[in-house]
Parts: sequence; C-alpha cells; structure tokens
Amino acid sequence: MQAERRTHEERSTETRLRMMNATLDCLIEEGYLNTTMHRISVRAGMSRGAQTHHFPTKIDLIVAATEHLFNEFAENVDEIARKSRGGSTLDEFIDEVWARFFGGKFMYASLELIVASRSDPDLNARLVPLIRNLHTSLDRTWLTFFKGHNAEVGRPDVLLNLTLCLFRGMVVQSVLRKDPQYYDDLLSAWKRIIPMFVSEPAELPVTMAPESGAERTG
Amino acid sequence: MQAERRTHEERSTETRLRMMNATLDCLIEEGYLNTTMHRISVRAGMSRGAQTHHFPTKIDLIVAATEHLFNEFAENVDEIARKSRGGSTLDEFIDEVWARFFGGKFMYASLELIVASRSDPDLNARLVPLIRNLHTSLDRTWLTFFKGHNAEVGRPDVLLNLTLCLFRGMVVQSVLRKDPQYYDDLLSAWKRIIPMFVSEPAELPVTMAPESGAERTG
DNA sequence: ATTTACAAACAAGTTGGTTTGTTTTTAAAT
DNA sequence: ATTTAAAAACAAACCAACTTGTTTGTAAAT
Repeated sequence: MQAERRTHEERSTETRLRMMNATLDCLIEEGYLNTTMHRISVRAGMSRGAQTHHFPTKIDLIVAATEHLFNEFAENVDEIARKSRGGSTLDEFIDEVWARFFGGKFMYASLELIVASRSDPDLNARLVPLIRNLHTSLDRTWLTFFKGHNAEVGRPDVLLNLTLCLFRGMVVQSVLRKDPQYYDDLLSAWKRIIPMFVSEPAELPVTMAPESGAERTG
Repeated sequence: MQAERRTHEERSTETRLRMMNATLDCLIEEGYLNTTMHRISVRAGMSRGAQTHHFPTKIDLIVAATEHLFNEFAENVDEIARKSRGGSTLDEFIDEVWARFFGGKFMYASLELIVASRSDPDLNARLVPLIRNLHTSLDRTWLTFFKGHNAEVGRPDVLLNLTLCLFRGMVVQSVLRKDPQYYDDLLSAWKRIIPMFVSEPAELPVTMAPESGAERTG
C-alpha cells in the first residue's frame, strides 16, 4: 500500500480532469439543478477541500468543464470528418455526427449548460466565447469536409446551422418523447433535403410530394 | 375601501390564474433554477399560505401552469391557422408561428420545463401526457391548414416535426447567440425547403447550389 | 521551509413543506 | 331574515435539509 510518488503537476492535472469529468457526468445524469459541489466531489471521489483548492467557485469548475467538453467534441467531429476524407458520403457523415450528438455526452450536457446560463448572467458571459470558438471550429471542419469531397455548396454556413439547430431541437424533444424510429424518420427526411444545397451530378433534389411516392429510406 | 364581495369560486379561479401566470413569468425571466415558491408568491402578490392552499406542492403548481401554457399556445396556433384560411400562404403561416414561438412566452418556458423534467422523474411523468396532447392538437391544426389550402403534402407529420425541432433548436441557440439576422436567414432557407414537401403547381423546388444564384429573400 | 495538494468542519442563506392562526364566504338552523 | 357552524381562502411563522463559500488543519512535493 505504498502511495505512488507523483509530481505536483501530475497530481494537479489528474485531479482537475477527474473533477471536470465528474461535473459533466453529473450534468448529464442529474441535470444542472442537482449538480452541486458536494455531489461532484463525491462522484470524483475527492474531498470538498481538494475541489475548493482547484476550483475556488462553482462557476470556475462549470466553465472549465464546459471548455473541456467543447474541445473534446470539436476534436471528435473533426476526426470523423478526417476519417471520412476518402470514401464516405455526406449522409454517412451526418449519421455519424448525429450518433455522437445524440449518444455522446455532448448534447445533454450542453443543453443543461445553455439553459442554465439563460438565467445566470455571469455564466452566460463566460459561455458565449466558448460557444463561439466551438462554432468557429465546426465551421472550419465543415468547409474542409466539402472541399475534400469536391462538393460545391451554396451556403455551407446555412446548411451547417440548419443541421445543428435541427439536431438540438431533436435532442430537446427526446427528453419527453422516447421514440428512436421517430428521430430516424426525421433524420432521413433531412438527408433527402441536403442535396438541395449541394451541386453534385450524382445527387439531385427529390420532391417529397405524394405523387412522387417518397418512401422512407430507412 | 370596501372590499368587493366575490364568490369563493371567483376568488379561487382568479388566484389560481394569478399563481400560474406568475409561475410562467418566473420561468421565463428567471429560469427554473430561480423559480422558487417564494418568488412566485411575491410575483403573484399573494402570500405563501394562499399558494399552499391552492397548490399543495411545487410540482402541482408547475404542472398546472404548464397545462395552462400549452392550452393557450395550441389555441393561438389554431387561431393563426383559422385566420389564414382565406388568403395567406404557408410562408406567412410559418412566419407567424415562428413569431409566436420566439417572441411569446411559450418557447423559453417550455424549454425550461423540458430540461428540468429531464432530471425530475415525477415532473417528467406528469409532463409527458401534456406534451402528447399538445402535439396531437398541433397535428390536427396542421392538417386542417393544408386541407383548407388544397395543398397535398407527402408526409405532413414529418414536415411539421422537422419544423418544430428546427424552431426548438433555434430557440436554444438564441440563448448564447443574439443575432436576429442569423435566425432570419435560417428561417428563409427553411421556407425555401418546404415546397419540396408540397405539390402545388405554383411552387417548385429550387436548388440552392451556387450556380443557381440563390439569394437571401430577406 | 515553503509551497502545493488535499481534508473536514463550519457559517450564512435558501429551499420546499408544515403548522398554526385569521378572515371571508357558504349553508344550515332558527 | 338572522344567527350560527363549517368550510374555504388567505396569512405568517417555523423547520429540517441543503446550498455555496470560508476557515482551519494535515500530508506531500519542492
């Protein structure tokens, strides 16, 4: 039972990371309302004192955790985009981003944070730049993706943001409506809309009006 | 300074209404986090005792207020649809619904409630049926609207729900990004997508790919 | 030895819910 | 019609649990 000897910086960064991840887990599983300093420290398996030492106030911890979350997410999306540089289609890209959005920690955590910040000016002020950075990063990834696929897009920013807002809204609705098939349907409808924005010979707009016999693509 | 004489029922319904509206105002202006029984009673200009009498627990008040909110909203949307039965286009309908969504109390209040319910099983259980009723009502309004305009829509449910999710997502983003022009752009892009779902001779899908010179319609 | 990392108890304020008390309306008895 | 008992509407003080932040103390690394 000899305690391993670690440098101060090692201890510090590991503790901070554990605290931030505990914060995110708490946000996701218990909501901002129940994300108290005490519960976080219990989750992290550390004392309230250690917490106070590394994050003097609650908002400091929340902001640090948010920054960590956003950076990780931006990196994930970029990785998906880079990985698909070779073959995969825009549809597959959308699918995979949706899977990360929905299944991963990101969406619920960011939803809790955004809504909480609505009624906390200090938190809001510190979150705004983080969100801006995140979107800048996503914009870059998005453009790179299209460039890598030689696809011309009319207004890539509009396409990206419509997609993000749609995803966000779907996540919100998923709180009160559990129905994977429903969200699959919305997602495949959206994927049939996207070609409207892209000028590729292979894909052309397809009307979804009744006579055209549009079926779900599953 | 003679107190007006009112029946018990008059007193009761007025007090309940004042409490519910105070709850909604509190939710919108201060967020669920700061929506305490005390603050609500102060807003309503009534004592904590009156509050307790009409709503024994907090969740009772929250649920009653939510029901009130949803009913009012469904009625508003239906009214817009009925009003536009004569001339106005789908675009105008969308615009007006968006204006109500965004400007009105509805969206922020429901956002706070939905997110809060995520980590409160009791609240969640009592909100699920309310949301289902609301969506049933919106579905009906939506179908009536199309019928009244002799428009054939492939999958009206998908179109409605895509629209609702998009709106929801835009509202969430608006917390951290104040930029009316941005949301106008998204909205007009969406309005150019809608014709894909509708088979009307006057309106046909328009590609937004670059060569087609799609401009913002303002 | 001095700074950093961690621990634990404490303090002031808020929370939702309960309890106890007062006023107003209602319904029954006179 | 008055009187009276009861129920409903409203008021205010209270309580136990929980919140964040502070303080005081100990162990580990430099």
